[in-house]
Amino acid sequence: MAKQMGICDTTLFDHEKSFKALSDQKRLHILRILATKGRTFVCDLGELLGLPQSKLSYHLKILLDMNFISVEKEGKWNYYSANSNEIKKVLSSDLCCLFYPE
Amino acid sequence: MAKQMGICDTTLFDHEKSFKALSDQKRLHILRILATKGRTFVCDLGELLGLPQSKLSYHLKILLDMNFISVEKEGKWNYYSANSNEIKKVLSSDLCCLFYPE
DNA sequence: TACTCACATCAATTTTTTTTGATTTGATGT
DNA sequence: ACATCAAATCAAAAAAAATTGATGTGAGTA
Repeated sequence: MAKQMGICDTTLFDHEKSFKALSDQKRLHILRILATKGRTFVCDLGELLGLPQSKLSYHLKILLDMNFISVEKEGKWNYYSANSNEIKKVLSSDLCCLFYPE
Repeated sequence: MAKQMGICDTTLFDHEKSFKALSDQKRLHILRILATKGRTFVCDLGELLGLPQSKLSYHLKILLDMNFISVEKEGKWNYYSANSNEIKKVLSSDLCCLFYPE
């Protein structure tokens, strides 16, 4: 059931998805931690945020799908980092302070 | 039932709201039309978008609340325009092409 | 093999957002 | 006052997203 859309609307749909990924405090917080601390072990992330495992997984997946973050798997551990390039494509430089407070 | 939040989280909450306002194709389309055409009469907007009155009203309110657009009332007609300053505060310059295609 | 640990995924529920159609408000004209 | 049009608002329904707790998977380890 593809919605009717022209060329422009296709890109609007993509942007809708980007903004949706960003429209949640927990996910913004995740991005900020990753941008600030760099490569981070998932469990550390969970503790910092006070999120249970399955909830964290859910939100990480949303950010992953939009390519705002990436994973590296080492053995049974996962390390996440922010894709600052992708983030910068979307956000104004002013909003960078959101991810690099101080 | 205020959620527990520190100073930083308050601003994250504000940004969550901004991004939420932007995370919808129809609203992005509204912004694009307003940014491209300038001050626009609501009914014209409705026709361009193919949105019924009450749905349009709903989405305009969300953009208004976040200050991405503003209204001027003249008699019984309403004219809307984009607040490009507010938009630029949030979006990267790359994303401006989203609102000024061509 | 069997037992953990780290993590993803799933299904059921709850919460939030959006849509719909009807009603209300407010300005204008008769 | 009454009718009309522009537009906001409301309440109910539908749709989408988030939460929860349980289960599954896959890598290490005993």
